[in-house]
Amino acid sequence: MNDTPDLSIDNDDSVEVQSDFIRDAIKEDLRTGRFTKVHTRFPPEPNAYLHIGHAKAIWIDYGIAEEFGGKFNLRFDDTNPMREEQEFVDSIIEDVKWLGADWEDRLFFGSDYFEQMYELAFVLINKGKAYVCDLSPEEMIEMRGTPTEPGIDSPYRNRSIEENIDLFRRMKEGEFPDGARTLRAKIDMASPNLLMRDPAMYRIRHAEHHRQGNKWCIYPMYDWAHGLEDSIEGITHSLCSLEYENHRPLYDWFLDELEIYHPRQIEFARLNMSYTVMSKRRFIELVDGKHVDGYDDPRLPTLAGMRRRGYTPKSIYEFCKRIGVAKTNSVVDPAVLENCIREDLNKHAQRLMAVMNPLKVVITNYPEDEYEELDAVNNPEDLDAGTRKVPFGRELYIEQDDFREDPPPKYFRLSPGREVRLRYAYFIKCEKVIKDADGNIVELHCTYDPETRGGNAPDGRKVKATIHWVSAKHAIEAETRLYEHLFTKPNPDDAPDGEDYISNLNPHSLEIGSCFIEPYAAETKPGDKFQFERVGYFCTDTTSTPHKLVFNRTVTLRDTWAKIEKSAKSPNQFILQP
RNA sequence: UGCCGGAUAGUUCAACUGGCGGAACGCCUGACUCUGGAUCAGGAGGCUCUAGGUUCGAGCCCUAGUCCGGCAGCCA
Repeated sequence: MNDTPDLSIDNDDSVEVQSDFIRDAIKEDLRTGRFTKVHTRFPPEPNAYLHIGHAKAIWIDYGIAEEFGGKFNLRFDDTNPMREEQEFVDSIIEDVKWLGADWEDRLFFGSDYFEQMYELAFVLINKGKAYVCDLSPEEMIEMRGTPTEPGIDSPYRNRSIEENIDLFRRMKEGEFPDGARTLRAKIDMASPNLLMRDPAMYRIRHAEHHRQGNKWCIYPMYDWAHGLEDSIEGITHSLCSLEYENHRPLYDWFLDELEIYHPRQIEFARLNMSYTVMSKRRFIELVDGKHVDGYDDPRLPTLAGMRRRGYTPKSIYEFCKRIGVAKTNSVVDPAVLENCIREDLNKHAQRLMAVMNPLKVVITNYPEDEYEELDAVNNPEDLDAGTRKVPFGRELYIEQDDFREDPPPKYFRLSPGREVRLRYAYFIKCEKVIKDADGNIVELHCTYDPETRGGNAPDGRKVKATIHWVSAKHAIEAETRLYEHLFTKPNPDDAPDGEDYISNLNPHSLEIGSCFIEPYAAETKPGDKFQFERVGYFCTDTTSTPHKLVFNRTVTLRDTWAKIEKSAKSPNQFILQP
């Protein structure tokens, strides 16, 4: 889109309607009158932490409701007492709220509808469309058949309506042990869709529910519960991921047989990203195996981890917008995500100077024990952010990478005899390289030009590079945590025989180090976001204290020089024939 | 070997429903710059999975294939 006016800062106010196959379908539904409004829901099961894949779903659900002037519900699909916990309810609420999806006063729990679901089950029983089955789980599996062979009718399939009513009541009353009986829908044991072969609607579980306590001992299955939840809440479009495609006929069957309000289910592809994993099971394995530091480890694609890493809700929404919505199974390059966060932080992050790998510089013609304060711009993308004072003195630290004794071609930074600018300070020229007994460079002797204070030369001479620095006396030492991809391969499952994805863990996914940072950083609080100039974007970690500052690297800056240097080293030369 | 989906640039998506295949990210060039950042300008990159068919005209419709994904929990 090249005609976007550059003047509009952030046009967050105008809710621009995106375009994809789901929105197209909704427009069509509105046009034909199948629905007269839009009402969506995000229905997580409270059994895990949310990850970036859920953010995609949330953006689709919430974004669509917002764009069409409709409503959005947050609903916990808590129909299985064995797997669900309050801890996850809390973390999910926190994450959805953080993302900015607003459910207003519509926070619901599927389990709150258990009574209605129970009553509705009798409608089906009375129609002869549901029956109590005494088959064991093993027998039921056996009689279900296979994709190529039809199943066999349960011997309990033709129980009388009266007996079914009686038995189902007694199931609820707790007369039978776990697994003894189920309530099943009577559909078609020969259906090519396995899900239609008399699926279970209720199972017996004498278990305590995180919300309902011991009130129930029968619990509804997903297929029975979900459509009812949608119907009860007046959902118009029940959006879910592709693996539920085969469930749609069943979703529709229940609602049709019940003759109640009937939302439309539409499925989309879930998000996959390269160089990471995206499942609850693997998060558990990585945490339990101490490969990461917890569910909010900044290397994990959990929303808690991304928040700690320094990602903003806005950048995540932008990411979701860019990857779009389709039915194709796809794998997104994390570079897209990185680009989104760079774009957001570039506009809003406070700039600071921090030196990661210090090399001492002595300004030999600068007076000893004398200091001064220079003005530095807080954010060149946002002049309203103002300026700050940065202390300068005779002894400084610069980045080791910013000096080369023997500079390669196109290297513009400091080298013997060459002049560069210290950002917001002075031009300096390297006069002498000091080495230790082993020949390692330990210190640089430079001279500065007092006329260039602030960074400009009155005589108009130019330098080809500007480097960052800190005053050795004033700098604060802080811990840095530099992150890379969690895995070394785009597809972590691409492992040698006998190995699994764990073998593809990147040993350098976390490098703990330290830096010298200008004193302005002293007051930082967890969650603060900065650009360390010429280095990358950093976020103050949750564990950071004034006594020990800790910064997570959210993402590096783009590094064109690294590319130049890399391509110069690569032997990939072509000789063209004349 | 049954059923349901899917296949368009390196990647993720578009293509006003049958009318000259575009964008973003990535990549390459250049301009500008007190961040080798940002910004701006330009460029390379496609037998639209294959083979037939319908049509004046097919990425789109039809037929037959190929490849990929999902489905045989009393999980969601």
